[in-house]
Amino acid sequence: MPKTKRPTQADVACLAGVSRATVSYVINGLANTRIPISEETRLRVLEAARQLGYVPDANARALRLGNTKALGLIVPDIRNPHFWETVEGAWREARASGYHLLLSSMDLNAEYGKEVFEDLSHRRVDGLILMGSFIEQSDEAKEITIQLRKQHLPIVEISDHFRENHADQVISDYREATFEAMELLFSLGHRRIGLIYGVARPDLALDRLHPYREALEVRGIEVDESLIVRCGPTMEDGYQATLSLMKEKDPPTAILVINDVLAIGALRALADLGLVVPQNISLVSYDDIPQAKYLVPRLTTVSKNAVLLGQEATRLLLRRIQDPERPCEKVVLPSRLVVRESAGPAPSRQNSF
Amino acid sequence: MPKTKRPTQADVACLAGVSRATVSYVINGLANTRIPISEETRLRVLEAARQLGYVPDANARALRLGNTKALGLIVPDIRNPHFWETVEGAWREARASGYHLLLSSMDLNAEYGKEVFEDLSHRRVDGLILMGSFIEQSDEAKEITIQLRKQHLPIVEISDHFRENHADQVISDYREATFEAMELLFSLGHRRIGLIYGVARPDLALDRLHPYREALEVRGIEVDESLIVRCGPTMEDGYQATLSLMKEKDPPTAILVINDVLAIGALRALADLGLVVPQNISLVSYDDIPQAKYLVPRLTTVSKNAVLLGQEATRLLLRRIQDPERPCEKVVLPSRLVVRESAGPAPSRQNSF
DNA sequence: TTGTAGGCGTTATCAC
DNA sequence: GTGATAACGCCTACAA
Repeated sequence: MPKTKRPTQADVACLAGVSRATVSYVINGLANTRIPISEETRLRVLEAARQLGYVPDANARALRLGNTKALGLIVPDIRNPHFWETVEGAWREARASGYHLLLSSMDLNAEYGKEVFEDLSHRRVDGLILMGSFIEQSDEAKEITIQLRKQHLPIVEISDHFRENHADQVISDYREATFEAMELLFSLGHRRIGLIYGVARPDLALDRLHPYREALEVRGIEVDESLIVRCGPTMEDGYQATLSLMKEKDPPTAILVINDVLAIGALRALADLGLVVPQNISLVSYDDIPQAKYLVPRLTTVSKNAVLLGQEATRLLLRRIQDPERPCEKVVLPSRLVVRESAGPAPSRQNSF
Repeated sequence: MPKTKRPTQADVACLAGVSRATVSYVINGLANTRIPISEETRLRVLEAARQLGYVPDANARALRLGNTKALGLIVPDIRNPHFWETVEGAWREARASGYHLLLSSMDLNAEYGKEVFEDLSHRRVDGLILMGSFIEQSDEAKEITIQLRKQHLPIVEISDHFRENHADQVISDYREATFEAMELLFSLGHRRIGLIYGVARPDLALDRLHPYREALEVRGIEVDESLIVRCGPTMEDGYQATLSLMKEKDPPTAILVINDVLAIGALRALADLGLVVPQNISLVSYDDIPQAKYLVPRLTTVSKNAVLLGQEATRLLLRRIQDPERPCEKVVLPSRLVVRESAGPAPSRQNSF
């Protein structure tokens, strides 16, 4: 309750000595198109608006128009640089179409995730982009999804697997590239390959876990469960996981790390252990975050085109908003292995199978 | 224009066989407090709402109530991890008071900065937190600030220097800590100290540039302008700047890097040059981003309490919203040097002054 | 070329 | 206990 209330269209109309409608026309720039307004009046209105510091109320406009020209984007973890790129892609695409982007992160405060999500769905946005982990089969996620369907809020999912539902999806998984990564390690002589599987909830990143197992099996290498370390999604988790992995009786000669953030922790742990990468041990991770190529050593990592992911999702969402009845669409984007420095020849064959 | 329009309070009222007002009471939980509603009616309304998938329209509510229960936060560069911590602090504090946070970044698309900012000011939010670079004396920033004053939109600035204006401010600068950092380097025997000054616009980070010069002068060391490299704010900029700095005829034995993101680039450049940190060259940077202590070597860096910064700003903002007439407040938060591994003794005195 | 009036979905005030 | 009714600020036929 500011002392002086903010000016409304009516105030401007009053000051300019015209009707409220005229102000609306002028503000919305309908001046010389459908509605003819004399230049003199137009200027007078503009001047009055300027003088009063009038600025249209987006809420009232949204209420009247039935749309907010804003898109919501829910990111699993804003602290993972990987996601910014998707945000950036979405941002660009949204802006190009005159939409704003409302950014929310689940992980910032996991317990609030649902709440944030519901708020966004209260028509604060015209559509929603959901990334990854939120939409997994969690306890409440399903319920919310059903709610949303009822509300006819356009939704696009960015996911790592096809889901048999009626939402548009942009799908990009690490499956094929994981086989590539494993092939690379095999070809470098590695046989004992660890996996640091650091995820926020179980059953995430299955596009990395499964191919890891399969690749080993195809090579006739038995999966050693002690080589798979499950942990949380932070750098510290990656650090601790690596420490514990290397303390094993028969440690791996290479580690697959579920993402680059964890790999940063892993690199630090290896250094603390006096191990040199890739001479003593190899590392392959995922996401190709911007700093991956500045680390020492530069990370060999699997890359999605994260920016494009955001762009595609936004395009899909915009199309759906425009035509809610169009058939649901699934867009698949590739990933690829980026070979840099962190993976090298296995140090010796003593440990190999 | 979805095929089926989303249900409104009126629909619920109709289905439940009550009036619209009653629905509002039930939804807002005023049931057994001020307004008595029979339990039977309450349940019937709730059931009808559930059945229809009714969800209140935030815009209409905002229009009626005159507030959105949302706070805007404009961050200079969402890709700098330093800022997430402030975001997190703000988030926590906002949520605790039942507010949402709308996050925007300037740098994502610098040219849209003003636009984003204006959208937020259209009463999509009840208040705004502005961080650093946006509010600097740029061409348009002043104009916008004046606009805002007129609109009575509560604003809090997070800045590195006191500004003689009527906005609440949370101020935290690196000035004192820079003297500390320079003292550390001096005590380690460094005399030729470079500065990588990578900022998005000129006249930013003066709280680091000025004390750098002053500390040198106090020690009777002439400032060598060739040791100050100005560059942009990205990792690549830090990389290139370091390369060019070390190619000087008489390169420094220590480098002060304007922030940790640039320091990551610097570390990489030094490695490419075959230099070992801190044996051959020392590095001190700023911000203490989460990965600073996982890098190899761990970064000696100057730290603000970034989370607290966000919390304080939000508290200030919330207080201002509650009481727009209260006197404007300036909160000062300290910074401090965090000594880790990247700074060590000067390699030799040959280069010293 | 400009003005009038109705309604978007909500909440609050007041009768019943 | 519950139901009309009047705003909130805006947009847009339609009338003048």
